[in-house]
Amino acid sequence: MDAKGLRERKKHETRIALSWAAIRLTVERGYDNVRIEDIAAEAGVSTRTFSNYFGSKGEAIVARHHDRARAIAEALRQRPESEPIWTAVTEAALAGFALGEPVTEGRPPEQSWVEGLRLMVAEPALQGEFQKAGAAAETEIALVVAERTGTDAAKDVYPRLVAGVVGAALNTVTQQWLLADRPQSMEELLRDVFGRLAAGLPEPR
Amino acid sequence: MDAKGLRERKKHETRIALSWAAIRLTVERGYDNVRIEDIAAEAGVSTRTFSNYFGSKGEAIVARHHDRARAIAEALRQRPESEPIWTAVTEAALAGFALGEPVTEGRPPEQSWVEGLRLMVAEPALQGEFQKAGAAAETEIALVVAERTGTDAAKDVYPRLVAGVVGAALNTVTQQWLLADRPQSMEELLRDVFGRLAAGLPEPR
DNA sequence: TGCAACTTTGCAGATTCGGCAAGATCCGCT
DNA sequence: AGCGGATCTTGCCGAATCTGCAAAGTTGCA
Repeated sequence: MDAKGLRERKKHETRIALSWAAIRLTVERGYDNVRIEDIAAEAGVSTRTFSNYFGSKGEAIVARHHDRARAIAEALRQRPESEPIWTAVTEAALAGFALGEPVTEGRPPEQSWVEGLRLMVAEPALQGEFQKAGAAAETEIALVVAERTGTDAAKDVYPRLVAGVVGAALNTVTQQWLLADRPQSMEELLRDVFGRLAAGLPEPR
Repeated sequence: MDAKGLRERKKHETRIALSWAAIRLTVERGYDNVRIEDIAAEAGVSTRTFSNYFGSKGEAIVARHHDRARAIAEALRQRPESEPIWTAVTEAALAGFALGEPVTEGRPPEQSWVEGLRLMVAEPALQGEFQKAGAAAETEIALVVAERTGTDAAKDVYPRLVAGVVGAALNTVTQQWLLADRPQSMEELLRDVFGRLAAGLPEPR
């Protein structure tokens, strides 16, 4: 994973530091009260370097979300071919979320933090950014699904449709997890949601 | 629909003109060869006025897409309660797309135009914007679905999940329609996709 | 150790964003 | 008609962002 030289490691660390600083400051102060200058300072680099890593504030904030989404795509690629598609997707998502946020590492999230997170994801300027990150992952998921099912991601509707639906499901799960009054288990949520999808989303009784 | 005064009509017209100019120029020259100044000039207003209508170039370009998505949500609201959810959604989508782009009004789209469109939707800077527009519509769709099924869009997963899936389906259909070698009927595409969803997205044989 | 490749950084120019206040236009009511 | 208030447009301006470019500092490898 990190077998490469010092150079790459440092680069990766800078990227994480920048993204992390961007998130933390945004959660604390709110989106428009954070300038790129602040983020760069927090990560100990110049503003110009920030631009070398991310094209915008939003990109930096969403970077971790982006990485996780791609991790899920990668996890899906590793699932055995014989597995039914929905099982594979569910397990891959579980694996992706299991990586855990560096925030959540250890103690449960604090009230004020969750509050800030909610504000952050509600920020209109970031909505598009989150979606874009999801879209990038969907492209990869579509490729994997195409492989598994012997379809063509460029021509057949199926793989892209599945990928899009998976993305929507992940969004919904994340949203629910964040908005629920009482914290729910991610696993429970994922199994519930993908179960419904596999059943054709019947109307709840 | 347009019963309101001259003021509102003009405002609406300006909005359309700006969005339309933004799209046309982008298709012709490419995204970064269009400045807000150009768009404003094309629509006959000042750059400052542009900012009063849209927060960014991307927003202006996506505005029509945005309107159509909301039209679908509105159409869904009008469908009879007794109708099965997937039937209602399919019909609503059909109605929304039937409005037709002002481009397509009349003659079939020209080759160069479609080509430009493809480039435009492929523009990374716009991806997020399109998705954001879709997300806004999804929120409305979730509300309608919640009403129909007696669920709570704020607490239950179901309505948001359905809305997200519908959004994904519309994206996929649009994509397919735009990318297909030979133009396919929108109706055919929509019925195919929603049919698969209702069946739980079984793997194609 | 020494050179090639890569990264960071400061700087400058182009562009965008948003507040503010003046002027123009429209709406509703008398 | 005519008037007052509400709304829209616009120019001006400063803050912030984005990018290319070249110099300076690091790292990888023979």
